[in-house]
Amino acid sequence: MNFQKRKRIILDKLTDMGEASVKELADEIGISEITIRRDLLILAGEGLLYRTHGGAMRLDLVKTPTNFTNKIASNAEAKDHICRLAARHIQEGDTIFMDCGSTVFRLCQFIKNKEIHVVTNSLPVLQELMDSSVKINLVGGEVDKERQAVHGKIAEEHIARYHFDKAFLGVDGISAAKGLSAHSELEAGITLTAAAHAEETYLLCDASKIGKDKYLQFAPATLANVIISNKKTEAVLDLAKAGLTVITD
Amino acid sequence: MNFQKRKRIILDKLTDMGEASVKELADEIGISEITIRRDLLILAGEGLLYRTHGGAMRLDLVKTPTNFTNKIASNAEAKDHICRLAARHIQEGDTIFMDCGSTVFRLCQFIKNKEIHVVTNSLPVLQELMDSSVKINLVGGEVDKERQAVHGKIAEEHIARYHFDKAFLGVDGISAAKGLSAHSELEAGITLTAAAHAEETYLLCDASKIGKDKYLQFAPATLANVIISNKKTEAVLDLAKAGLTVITD
DNA sequence: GTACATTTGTTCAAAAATAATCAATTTCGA
DNA sequence: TCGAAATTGATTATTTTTGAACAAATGTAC
Repeated sequence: MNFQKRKRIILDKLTDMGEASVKELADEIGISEITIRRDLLILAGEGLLYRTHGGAMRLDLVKTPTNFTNKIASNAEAKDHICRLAARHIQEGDTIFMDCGSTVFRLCQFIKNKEIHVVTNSLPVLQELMDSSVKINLVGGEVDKERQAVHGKIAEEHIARYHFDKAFLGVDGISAAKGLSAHSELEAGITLTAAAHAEETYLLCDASKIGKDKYLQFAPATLANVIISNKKTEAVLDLAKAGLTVITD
Repeated sequence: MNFQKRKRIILDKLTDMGEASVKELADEIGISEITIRRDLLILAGEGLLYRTHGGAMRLDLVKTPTNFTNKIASNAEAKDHICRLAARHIQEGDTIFMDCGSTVFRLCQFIKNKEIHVVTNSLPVLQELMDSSVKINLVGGEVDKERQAVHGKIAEEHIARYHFDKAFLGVDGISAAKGLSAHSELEAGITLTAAAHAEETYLLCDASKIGKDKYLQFAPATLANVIISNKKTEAVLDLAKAGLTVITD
C-alpha cells in the first residue's frame, strides 16, 4: 500500500463523510496511525484537507460562514490600506458621498472622528457611523435587503439634489479600454449619479479588480478623477495613461 | 468532537436563534461548559460572535443599540396591545407609513409576515423589518442620531411623493381641546406630511398620553381618522366626541 | 445600598494526540 | 547482489485538549 493509494482512500472518505479520524483511517487502510498522520500532514500542506486534532476535515466544512453581516471581508488588509490613503484626502468640513461597496465601507473606521458630512445609500455605513462625530444624510428610496443599500430612481433623484466635495465609490471592475463595470444596474445608476454631482470622484479599488471587465459596462474610466489602489500593476499604469490620478501609497 | 465541529454547531445555532447560552450549547454538544466558554472566547476573538454573560450573541444583534428594541420599554404590554389591534387593520397589499415613535416600532413584530409595503423614517423599524417579507422604502434626509430617525425638509418632500393607504403615527400628547402635540418640531413635520398623504391616519397612543398637551401643538386632533389606545378613559371619550374613531379592543 | 446566585478566570491534573528520534523494512538502481 | 534512499513502525517526550476545583467578578433580587 503506497502513499498514492492511501491518498485516494483518504480523500474519498473525506468527500463522503466530511471528516475522518486518524484511528478510523488507520484501521480501514490497515496501516499504523503514525503513517496516517504523516499522510495527513502532507495532504494538509497541499491544501487538500484541513487537519484537526485526531483527524481531518473537508475544507468546505471548516470555512467560516459568510452570512454574518460583519463578514470577515476578503482582502481586508488591501482594502484597509486603500482606505487609509483615501482618508488623507478628506478635510474637515467636507461633504462626501460614500456608496455601498465593501471597500468603501472600510473607510468608515478612518473618518469616525472627523467633522464632516457624509451622504450615503449604504446601511452598513450608516450603522457604522451612527456613533461618530460625522453628520449623516441618508439617501431615500427602495431598500435592497440583499445589498443592504438604498437604490432605485427615487434614490438617484435624491442624490442629484446634493453637491459633494468628494465622492468615494467602489466598482466591480475597471479597465482603461472598457471603463467601469458592475454586477448590478442599480449600483451603476447610483455610481453615475453620485459622480455627476461630485467635485472630485475617487474610486477605491483593490488591484484584483483593475483590468477586469464585468458584465455591465456603464461609464468610461474617466468618470473618476482619482483611483486609489494597493498595487502598481500594469493595468493600473494603463489607467494613469488614460488621464486618471493613481495613488497606491 | 473537535473544535472545528463545535465551531460549526455554535455558529449555526447563533445564525438560527440569534443567541445561545453556555449551558444550552454544552448540553446540545455534549461537552463541559468550560470547554464551551473557551470556544466562545476564541470565536469572539475571531470576531464571529459577541460574548455575553452566560452565553453569546450574533454580532448584528449587538451592533444595534436601538434604544427601544429591548423589551424593557416602558408600557410594553399596553403598546403591544395597541399594536396588535392596529395590525388587524392592515391588509395584504397595503402601502403603509410608519413613523419613528416607540409605540409604532412595536408594530413591526405583528406585520413581519405580511405582504405589504412599508415606508418609514425610523431606523429601528428598518432594522426590525430587514428580515421579513415586507418591502421597505426608506425616507431620505438628515439622520437624527439621537432619535434614530430621518428628519428635515428633504425627508418631508420625499414623503410627499408617496401615497399611503394608511399612516401609523405616534404623538407625544393629544387632547380634544388642543389637538396633537410633540416634543420636537422635526417629528411634528413628519407627522403632518405623512397624514396629508395618507388615505387613513391611525394614531397609536397609550392612555398616558391622552389628555396631555406637550410644548408644541401642531395640529387639530382631527388630523387623524382613528385613534388606537389601551383604555377607555374620560379623555379618550372626549376624542370620540370630537369625531375620531376610537379603538381600544 | 447589601446579600445572594451565577458566571467567569485561573490553576492544576489527566487524557489524548502529536512530534521526534531511532530502528526495521522495503524499494530501487548499479 | 549490494548498498543507499525512502518508507514504515515503535518508543518516548512534548503539546494540546479537556475537565475539575476554587477564588474573583459580575449580575440580580431585595
